[in-house]
Amino acid sequence: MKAHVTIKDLARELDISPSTVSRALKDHPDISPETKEQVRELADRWNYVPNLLAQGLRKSKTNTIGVIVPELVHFFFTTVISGIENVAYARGYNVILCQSAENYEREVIDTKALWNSRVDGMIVSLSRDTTDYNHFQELLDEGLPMVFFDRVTDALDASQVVVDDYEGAFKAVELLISKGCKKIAHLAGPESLDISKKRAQGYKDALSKYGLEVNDDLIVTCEEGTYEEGKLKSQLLHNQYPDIDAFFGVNDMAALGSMLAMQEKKVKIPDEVRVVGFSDWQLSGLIKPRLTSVNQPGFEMGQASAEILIDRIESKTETELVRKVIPTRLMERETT
Amino acid sequence: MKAHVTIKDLARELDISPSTVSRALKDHPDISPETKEQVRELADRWNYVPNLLAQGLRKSKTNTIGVIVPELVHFFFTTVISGIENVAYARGYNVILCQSAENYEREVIDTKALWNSRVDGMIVSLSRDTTDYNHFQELLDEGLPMVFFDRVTDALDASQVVVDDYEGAFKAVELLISKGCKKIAHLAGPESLDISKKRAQGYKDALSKYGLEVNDDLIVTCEEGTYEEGKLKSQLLHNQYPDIDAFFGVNDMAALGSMLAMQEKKVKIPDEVRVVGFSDWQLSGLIKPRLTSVNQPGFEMGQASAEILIDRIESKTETELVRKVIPTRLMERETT
DNA sequence: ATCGAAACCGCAAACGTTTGCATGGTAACA
DNA sequence: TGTTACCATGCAAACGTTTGCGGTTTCGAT
Repeated sequence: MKAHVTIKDLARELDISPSTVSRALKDHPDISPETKEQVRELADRWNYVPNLLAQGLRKSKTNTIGVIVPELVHFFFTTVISGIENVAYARGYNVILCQSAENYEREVIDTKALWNSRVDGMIVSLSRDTTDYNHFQELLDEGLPMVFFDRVTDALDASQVVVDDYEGAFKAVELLISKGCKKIAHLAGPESLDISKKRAQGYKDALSKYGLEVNDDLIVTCEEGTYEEGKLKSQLLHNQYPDIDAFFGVNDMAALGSMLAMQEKKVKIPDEVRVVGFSDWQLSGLIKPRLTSVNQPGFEMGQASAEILIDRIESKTETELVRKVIPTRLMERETT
Repeated sequence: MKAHVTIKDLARELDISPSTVSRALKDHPDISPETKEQVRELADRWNYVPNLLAQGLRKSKTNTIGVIVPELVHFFFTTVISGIENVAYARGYNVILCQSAENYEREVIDTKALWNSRVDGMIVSLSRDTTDYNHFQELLDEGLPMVFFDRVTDALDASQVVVDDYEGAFKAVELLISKGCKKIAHLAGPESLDISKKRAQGYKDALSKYGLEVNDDLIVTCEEGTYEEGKLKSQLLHNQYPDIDAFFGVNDMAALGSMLAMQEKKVKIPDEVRVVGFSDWQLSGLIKPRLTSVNQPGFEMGQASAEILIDRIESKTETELVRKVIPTRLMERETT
């Protein structure tokens, strides 16, 4: 690692022109094998690495992809990011990361900042507050490749990487029913998110399939996604319907809230009340009793998102969108 | 958000030269107030934003800082990153992020990749495996500004942002002693890390101060940092010395391992054995009983690191190093 | 009327790469 | 020997900015 070597340096040393060096390095047919060999040898020895700024300026391409996630502190998102980085670095791209903090205005700002940084494409998971998608639509109109994952919307014509939220929820509730639960409550997510709706639908359909009544009173929305909120809502619900025998949370935080609420009320888990979460965050396996949850393979989702995005960036031809659904796995643990 | 506007576009529209536009935008004294006003108005209306690639190429500055952390999945590191982004974006810098995965080779690769991306500076927390610092030394020799946080080393002449590990550990053990604990075990961190040594020293000195014997048998090293490892080591320790009445973990994962081990042995926490961790990860407040831990203010550490780094980047003059120590706070919860 | 000096502004080169086009050379052909 | 063809290479412009230097006005002072 020494000061950066340029094409000009190589050219001067070999007494040829920079153009020839450039072409030699990219194996252009115009260049003789001998020259190519010389150039390659010296480039190697001198540790030449192309200046991305210059390259980007010339080709108006930055080899950088922008990522916007709601928050980094969630296990799920960090694993997705690892997945993204995994393929991005392998394919020669840098990643620049933004957190919207579940905030619409921040999301708009981040979007603009990435656009102004001339990223070649973006991978996004929507903030909870977002109901207007114009900031993304404008970029799509400009032809910027974009991939949405997990928190997606059908309002935008962009590629998506998701898990089958409906099926995951369905299976989770099915498990509860198979354990004999009859009165299953659902701590739902904010209605602005598609995933909330799909998980709620899976919950309802599972109940219907097994002849259980769908009672809207048993579905409460958790706006903020904290465990305190889940706890509070669970308490209220359980006060009103003491015969509830299971909680299905839209995510693990909500489910954790239910657990805490029941523990405070001295209700035994899983004997009296069973609990299932969604996402399988790291903490699921650590808390007592260990939480049953629907696993979302974040790393794979990140990999898939990056693959799709970079494919799209690099092939000007096929503009068709991809919608990739990654399977979930129900992780059965002690709360069921 | 429309296609990018350049200085040339503005110049053409106003029928002046690009140089004038450039100078007007940076309030150069050579330009008349009227011209400046016109330029600014149009730039504003047309939503001009400078092309960072061109700017970077010209000034050989990328306005990007590189960050290397061991792993993203830890609450502590994600909050540090939020802190870094907070000030970086405010001061006009992008952040590019790498995970060393606690792996020396990966760390070297990441370091080179960042260097090749021409970052203006780096913020680093060392991987657990790293004992050779040459890859960093070379960059320091090239004059690249660097700041290390948390996982630092005195072998490098670079700025540091740390918490007072020694004092944090000391206070934690002091708390245990004040609760009447006499036989306190320590799950230590890998010896390659300075923080491990400092925390262990704080532990020892606290014992000494209160007249308790320092027994090296009660100190075991946890290399991997998983809770399984902490659990195993705690079990072995407790088998050998059943009269242990407290565990002090080098981090929360180790402490959690102790808790799980004790729970399996039906040893009551905090009645028979007390536990204290270090870092105050998110999970500390969620598990049962809630874990007492030494809080490390990650966000502030991130902010401080970024401030120091950017100050250093922007002032060519003062090359002196900074060493910032952020205070810890002992979060007393149910395990004590 | 002339001069000098501000006050404003443009030219052109530079940062490191890429690429269309032109150029030199050489070998093969008539 | 002259023409053609091709191979290997170089020239120069371009991407968008910045900046040293020099050029043109304008204006007040002599």
